[in-house]
Amino acid sequence: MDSKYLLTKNSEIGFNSTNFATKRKAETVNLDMHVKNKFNYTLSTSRNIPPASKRNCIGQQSKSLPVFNCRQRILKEIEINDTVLIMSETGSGKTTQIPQFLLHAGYAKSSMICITQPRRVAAITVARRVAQELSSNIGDIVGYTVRFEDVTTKNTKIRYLTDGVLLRESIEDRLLLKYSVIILDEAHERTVNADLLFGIVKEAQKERSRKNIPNLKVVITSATMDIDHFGKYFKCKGLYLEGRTHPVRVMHAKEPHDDYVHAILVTLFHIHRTEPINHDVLIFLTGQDEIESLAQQIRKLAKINTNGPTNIRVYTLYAQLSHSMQLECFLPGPSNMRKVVLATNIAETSITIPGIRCVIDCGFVKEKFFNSVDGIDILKAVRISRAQAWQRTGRAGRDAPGVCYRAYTKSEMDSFLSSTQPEILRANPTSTVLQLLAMDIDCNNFDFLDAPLDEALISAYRSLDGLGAIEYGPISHITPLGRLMSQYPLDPKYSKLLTSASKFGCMEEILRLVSVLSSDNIFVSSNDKNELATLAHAKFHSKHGDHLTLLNVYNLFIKAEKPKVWCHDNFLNYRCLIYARNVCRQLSEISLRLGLTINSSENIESFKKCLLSGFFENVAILQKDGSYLTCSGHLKAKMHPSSVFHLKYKPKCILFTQMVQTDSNFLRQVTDVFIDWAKEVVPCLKNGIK
DNA sequence: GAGCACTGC
Repeated sequence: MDSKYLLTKNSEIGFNSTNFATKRKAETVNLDMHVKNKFNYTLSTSRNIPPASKRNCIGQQSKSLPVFNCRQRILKEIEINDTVLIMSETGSGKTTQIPQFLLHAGYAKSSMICITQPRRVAAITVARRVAQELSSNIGDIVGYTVRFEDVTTKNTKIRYLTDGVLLRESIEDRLLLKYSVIILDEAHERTVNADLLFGIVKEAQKERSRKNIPNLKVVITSATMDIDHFGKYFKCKGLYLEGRTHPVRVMHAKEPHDDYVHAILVTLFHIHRTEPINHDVLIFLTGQDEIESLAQQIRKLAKINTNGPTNIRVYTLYAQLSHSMQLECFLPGPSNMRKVVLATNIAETSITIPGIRCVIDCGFVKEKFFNSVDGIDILKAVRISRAQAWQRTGRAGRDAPGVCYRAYTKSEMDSFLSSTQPEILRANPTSTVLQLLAMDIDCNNFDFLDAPLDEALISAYRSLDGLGAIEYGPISHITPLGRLMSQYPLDPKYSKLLTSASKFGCMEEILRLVSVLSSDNIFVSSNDKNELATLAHAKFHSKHGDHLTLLNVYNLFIKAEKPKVWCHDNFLNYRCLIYARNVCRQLSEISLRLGLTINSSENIESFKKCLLSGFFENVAILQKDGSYLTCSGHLKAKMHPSSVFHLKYKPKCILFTQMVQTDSNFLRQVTDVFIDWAKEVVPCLKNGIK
């Protein structure tokens, strides 16, 4: 490690390496075939992983946290330097304690200390905890602000917020004058919002010192990855904080194999035979389908493998799952049963399940990439990074020493990227470009930690120019329309719909539609009741397409007397619809503030024309073979199976709001339109569409 | 002929 980093304790952690071969007595012929040599594991490494905090008295606990020993050092560094980098493992207590150190050291006398978090739940729960530690009510000295919820008062000195909220604030106040200290927590997660904030706080520091405004202290906290990168960017020193750790034994597959699902199944039953029954297992997989199908296989095999009642209880965990189903894996099960949780990477950071002593990691994750050539998003399963592999491993050592089985070899892992590619390098940058221009910053001059790719930026500038949000040139300018659009927390295409809806007389309808489109899939599909669900959903279908279908659902939802029951009966996701309702309120408020008229109309033609005003690039024509060809990119695509048009009448010309690429291109959320309307709504298109 | 990882404003 570079000597410029001050280490409180040597960060080198001992690695053991011993050969390990699984010895199992196969209980079924099925499994035996594969046990012979293919899925043997070698013990690769062992390292300390932090435990969950012990549930003792809060005061005592704070003092036993590793961060407490470094209090003086941290305060000294912040006093001397404007920017301080703190690397730390989980469990150090930095998120709860550092703001309190700063408060007691007098940093919040005239302005606030703020701490950003990548996730809402984290911001809320940490704020509550710190309020409790300071024996104050939440919203008093300690408060939080997340979307739809502001729990702060004029007394608030420590404010927890999501990075998205701080970014929105910075558009209005680039110098961030409310704050004396800004702590950007979990910087290693590299969300787009955090990446933008890095540049914005740097700029605010410079401007404040130039204007003789009291300086802004910035604290960046991160896991140990990429610390050199951060150090160079912020031109500052790093401080190392130790975490509190339990050792986790790590086992690698001895040989690579193609079918990791099967390897995982074999490994699980090996664990089941050899590990104490109270050691619960967490399995990382890539998606809902994979999880549900493996869950069924495990249940089946568990029955075959035991004579009496089965002693494995399988739980599934992914974001689309209803809240009550998600909570099930938290409930303590019977003592003679092993809990097996099959999860996506939601269990990597967002959700911590107690009692997990074994982790099985498939080594893959689904990630979204923006293809700037075709202007589409691609979702594909890719290898995880080494940092991610360790994060998954750590989930076995939260409570006690654990074990992690990796369904990939040591040398396979050596070829993984060291850390996950920052989102800003993968995501569609259109919204980022507009946000920065709203702050009069051109992307080409912004001090990015990692700048988005040129071709992605060019595609974004072109797209914004097409929407009328900017005037694209050697120096691009934001237009008055672009300024209006930047006020909405939406993808610019959706903002465009809202800024043009009043003219088409259907603002209310567009507000509702955009709100539903902003939330996740509202239609619930379950394996066992799929036919019932399809039947229930058919009631909402509009012959015009998916957009009016979604609007039908939303309109009936807000009229329902018992919305929760209504959603359940109609196989709709209550959580998503409530979220949509909140978004709708927020968007309506913004629209009124911008002076837009909220009118309403049942004229379907103007509704569709309005859709075209934002999505004129997303038009596709039916081909002889039943597929579609997009007008702008000439890409071949199929109707997505979730569309009301799937397997039914196929309109000649359609507008789609999303194209996803998996095995082939799929058009999601489709509406029947006339090609001539596009030219009428967007005059400059004359030559763009045949 | 058959599909949607996870966040966030």
